[in-house]
Amino acid sequence: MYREFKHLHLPSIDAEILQFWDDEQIFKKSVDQRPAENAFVFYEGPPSANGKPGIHHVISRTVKDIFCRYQTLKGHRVERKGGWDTHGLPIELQVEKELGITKEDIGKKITVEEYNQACRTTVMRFKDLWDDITRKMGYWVDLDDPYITFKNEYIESCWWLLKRLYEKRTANDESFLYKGFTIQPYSPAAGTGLSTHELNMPGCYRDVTDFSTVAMFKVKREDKSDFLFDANDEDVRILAWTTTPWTLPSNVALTVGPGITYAKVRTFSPYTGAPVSLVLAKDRLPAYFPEENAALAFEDYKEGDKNIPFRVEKTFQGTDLVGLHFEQLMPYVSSPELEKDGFRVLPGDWVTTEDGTGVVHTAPYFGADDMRACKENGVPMIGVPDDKGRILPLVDKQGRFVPEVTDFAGRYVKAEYYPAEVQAEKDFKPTDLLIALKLKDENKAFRIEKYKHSYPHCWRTDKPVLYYPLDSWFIRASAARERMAELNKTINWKPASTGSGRFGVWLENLQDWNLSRSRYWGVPLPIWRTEDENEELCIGSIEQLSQEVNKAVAAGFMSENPFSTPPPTPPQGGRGAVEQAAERRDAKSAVSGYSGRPSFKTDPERWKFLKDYVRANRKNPTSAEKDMWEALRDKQFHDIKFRRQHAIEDFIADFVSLEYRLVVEIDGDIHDLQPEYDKYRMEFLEASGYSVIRFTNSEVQNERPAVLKKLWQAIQVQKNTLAQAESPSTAPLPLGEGSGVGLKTGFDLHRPYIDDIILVSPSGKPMRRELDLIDVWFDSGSMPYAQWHYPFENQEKWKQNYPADFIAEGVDQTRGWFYTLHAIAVMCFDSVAYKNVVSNGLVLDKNGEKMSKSKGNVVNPFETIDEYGADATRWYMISNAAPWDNLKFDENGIVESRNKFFGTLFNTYNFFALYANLDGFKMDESNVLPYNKRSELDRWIISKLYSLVADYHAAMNDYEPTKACRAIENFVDEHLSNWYVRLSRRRFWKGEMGEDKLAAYQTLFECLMVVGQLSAPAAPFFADWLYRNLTAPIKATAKANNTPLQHDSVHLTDLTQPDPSKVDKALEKRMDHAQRICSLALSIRKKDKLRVRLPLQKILLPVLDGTFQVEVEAVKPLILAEINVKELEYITDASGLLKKSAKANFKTLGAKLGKDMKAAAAQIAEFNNDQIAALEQAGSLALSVNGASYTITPEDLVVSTEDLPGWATASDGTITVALDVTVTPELQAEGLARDLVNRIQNIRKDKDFNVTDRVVVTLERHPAILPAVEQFHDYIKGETLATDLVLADALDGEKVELNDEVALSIDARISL
RNA sequence: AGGGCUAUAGCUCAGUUGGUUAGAGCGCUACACUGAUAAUGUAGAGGUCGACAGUUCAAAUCUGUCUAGCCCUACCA
Repeated sequence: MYREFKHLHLPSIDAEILQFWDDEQIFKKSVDQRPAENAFVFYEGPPSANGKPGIHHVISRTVKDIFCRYQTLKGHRVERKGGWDTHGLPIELQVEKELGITKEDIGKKITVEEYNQACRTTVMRFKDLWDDITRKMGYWVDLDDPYITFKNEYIESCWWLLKRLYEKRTANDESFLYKGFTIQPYSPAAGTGLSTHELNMPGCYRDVTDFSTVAMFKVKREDKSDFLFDANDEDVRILAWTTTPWTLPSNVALTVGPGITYAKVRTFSPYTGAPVSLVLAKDRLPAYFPEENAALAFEDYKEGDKNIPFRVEKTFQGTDLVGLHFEQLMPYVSSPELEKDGFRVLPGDWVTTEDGTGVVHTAPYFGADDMRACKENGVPMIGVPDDKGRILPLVDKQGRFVPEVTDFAGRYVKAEYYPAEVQAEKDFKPTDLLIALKLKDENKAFRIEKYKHSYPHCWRTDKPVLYYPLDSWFIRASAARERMAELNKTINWKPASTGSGRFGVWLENLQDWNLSRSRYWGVPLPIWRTEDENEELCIGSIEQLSQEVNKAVAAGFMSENPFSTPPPTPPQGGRGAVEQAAERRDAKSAVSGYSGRPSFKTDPERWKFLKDYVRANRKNPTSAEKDMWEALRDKQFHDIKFRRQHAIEDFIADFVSLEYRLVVEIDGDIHDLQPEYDKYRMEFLEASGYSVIRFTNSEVQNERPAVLKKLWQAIQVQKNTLAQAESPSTAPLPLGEGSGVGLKTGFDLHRPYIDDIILVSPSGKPMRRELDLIDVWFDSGSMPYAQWHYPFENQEKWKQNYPADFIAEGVDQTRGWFYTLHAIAVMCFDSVAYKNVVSNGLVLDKNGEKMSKSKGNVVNPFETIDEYGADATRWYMISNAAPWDNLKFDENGIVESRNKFFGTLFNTYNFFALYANLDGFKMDESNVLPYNKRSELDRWIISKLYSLVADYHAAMNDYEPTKACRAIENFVDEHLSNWYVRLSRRRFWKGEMGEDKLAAYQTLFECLMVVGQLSAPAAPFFADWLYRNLTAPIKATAKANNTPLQHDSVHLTDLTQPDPSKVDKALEKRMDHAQRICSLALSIRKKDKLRVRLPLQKILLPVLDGTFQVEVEAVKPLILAEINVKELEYITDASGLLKKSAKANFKTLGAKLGKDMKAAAAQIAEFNNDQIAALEQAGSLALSVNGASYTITPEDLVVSTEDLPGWATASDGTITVALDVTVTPELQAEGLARDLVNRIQNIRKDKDFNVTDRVVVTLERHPAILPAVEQFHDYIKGETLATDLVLADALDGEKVELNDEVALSIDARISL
């Protein structure tokens, strides 16, 4: 039997199928059954588990899942190794927030290792939520063995890659990994550089008002500049604007736009009244020189006048200015090199004339563009040399001028860096203003005014940032720019514009990758250097590091080599817990290389830290912990008081009953993370009289009663143990040792431990690690290698899985993961990292607004999936808009998907199951009726089905899931349900099982089966449910015979391949005619209020060409049945009834006629039957338009017929339908008979008779129905399964209205 | 500021290399059907295709400028 269902409830299907997948390991089987040689490689972009999963994660993971499942169905082995991104600033920030500390407190209030531990814990905070959403949404990814970026193995692979870059040389013999400095946002108050991420935090960009200054730079007279001088004593100056006057002492150049037109203006200096000639961009003149002042007489000008006369003397190009020298504006510091190559005019493409003067004041240490311009043009840096000969900027790291800037020495460059009370002083003046005033006094300022602009601030100190030169390690990505762009062109981007635009344009302007981060929680840069920086070493593996440490031990810089110390051994029995612990502590200290720390007491600081930590933890329970707490809180569990997140000396228990000394642990973290530590901790607790009971997340969430039962048993055991003990254990717990939050045994490659490693240089000097961490994006870009711990392990595996065939992430990853994958692959392996990439758009709310917690418009994915089911949610997301378009998420859309697609498919299946069960039909794979023995309708839907299969494959191969889903949707709704099933209904319920009926079942079965397969990638639950229902009755047979339907799950089957032999386009065209003709006929009936049950005599079809008639003839029975008409008659030209009209075919004629098109179209519209016939017969016709003569052919016309006079007609395009609407008494009677059948059927249904029940029908003897009953007696009986049909004068039946005039009583009862 | 995406019916979206009257679904209104029935069908109303200019016989489609929304990048002085 096929299962039948009352209603569609997708969440129940989800649950049923999830259970089945789990029980039968379907995901694993779907991967394992495919050959490894036939791999389709997918890379999972790792999510960070320190944030909760949102609805936007559901869409990106749906996209990934769809293509992985599709390729699996096509026979590929698609392994999907999951992963976790664990490093990075957001995690540091969250830890700091939870602990209530700032970066300054690291190393003071808490140790760096405590901080490190807290990061480890925090990073997996929501892992169980992620696991849960992964499962519930049906995303198949292997989470049993994920890659985790904080693991030593992962870090080691990153190091290996870094070393490869370190050793790789450019054509100029430069290393791909180098130390340099760039201009970066820097917060003097916090003493640290800031990332763009930090600058983009809300509230960081703020409008501030600064003193802007237009300074006058005096041009030196020399050959090149001679053209500027019209008089010998002329004072020619170039104007340059700045919003940061404090950078003016550091000015070394001016930059002009080569293509910009500049002007020399003769005027007077506004502050001193001295005559002067000024150079600035011509476009900027109006900003400084009001038009009306051009007319003022120079002789009349007096110093102090507001309106200053001016004359534009000459104009010239920026290129004319390039190379000119000027006098240093504020000559505090200079050098011979500067005198030679500095203080001159440079060209710069980026110069605009939108504001300022069209000349950019250039101070290389305080502007990235400035630095670039100076480097490109060989302008030396300005500053004070330190003892190593490096040139330091004129502003120190605290943000103050150095002593050499005598007038302003020691002054903070920004007013905000002074304490508030200093700023509040009456005569306080910002340094910017002081500088401006000095320039004014010296006749070097042209204009000083306040200027409001948006400027970034440090999120921690709230003070403005400086752009400041900082040391950093870089990857020389610019050297691989061309190769990256070239290889990028081989990648299939969806959408293409992201690859060529957003990504491609960016690659073309690629800068070196700044790898350095001054942080704690990340992959340490594996470079050690001597203090004099003359010797350095890049480490590429732990083994290499260990060898280097051995040398360092020999040289006496290290006491021992932590990498060669065996891991601590478990304690032997027989000694006290405290002793054991102490011993382990020693071992561990030695291992981790931080010996000598006095941490044998729980000091107050540490205790406070733990308390704060658990307090924070309580606010962020995992959902399993939350569930557990719901069961235990408030003494509701057998009146036992439980505490959660309770610190027991140095350890934190998830839940504890102090009364019964029972600790309850829930494994919320990655299980294998710290097995040694867990063991150690358990022993500790047990030694002090505690018992520990552990549960997993899924136990707590899915098997609560069993969990509580076990817990109760444990309590009983503890009760007895405690009662038997002479006295409850009061032994003091061993005191803490600084690892309560958890530490993996073995050496941890993170800071601070790694920083304790000191190596020895070839010349015997100590080398210390460069303190930087690397950009976390390097972590994620390394995943193709690091996930397999390549090249230290899995070399073969890696080879098979590189590069990826397919990846998908949000479009925001373009310059993130997409880039780092690409960059590392190109630079290290001269390869792409992925061949196809889908970058999906954002998920917005239904009003198109970005979802954010503050707006309260975030959608909870768990609730959505619980309510509508995963499939409806997935289907909606994919079918509604292309993945790369932004999705306006609206729950109504999910409802629509559910009703329209799943509802229709469900109904179709249910229909099939209902009748198949009645007829005892079971699909028999060995006995399938050949298509040529099936009806036109059957062959048509099969043809449509295989057209769908072809379209589907094309779309999926092209990474167009939306097109694929819409094609399926259209097939199911439009063709399968609304045409095939509707027209075939009668075949299923009428008569005995014969060939036609069998054909109907087999056809419908095949359609459902294939549709299930095609939908499986996008709707994995429903598709499997459908497949399993369809195949359950024959599963055993199929397995025995080894036939295609033997598989337990649709996800294990082989996808139906396109098969052109099953597609019959001519048949599809015929059926299209039928559908359109029916639609037209029904619309006539509707217009003339002729019910479909009322048969009509005749339908007329004008025939415009011979093939049309042949085509329609083939589907004639379907048409007649559908519209309830008795005959179909064709009208040809010969009938004389046809009135044709013609329209121009614009497409063909337009090319020929060009601008005469319009006139010709008018002429053609006037054609009559004869003209059209003449053209059709002759095959061509001369047409004269506007004096020109053209030859037109029949293809140039679109011929249609006009209404037939005296007939009810309707037309659609070239098809016209006329209906004979004469209702004869016979037709009337037949119509009534059908009405009667209908009413009787309704009664059967009302009375809940079985579909197969035989009945006796009694009709009231109403005069109106007599002819119908008389003539259609047998018909009525047959249709209603009546054994008897009798008339009675009076009866106790159902009162039924037959039509407006006729009402009568009808009785139907089951015949005995 | 630069780069990119988007803009078509009340809503969500199609619209192939420019070509006749710009389509679909939902929603709304009316009607029909009734052995799929909390299903289905038919019809109607609803559009200056974001704005302006250009190319063309012909533009939702190609080009340019602009506007709005969003994303990424960014101290332009």
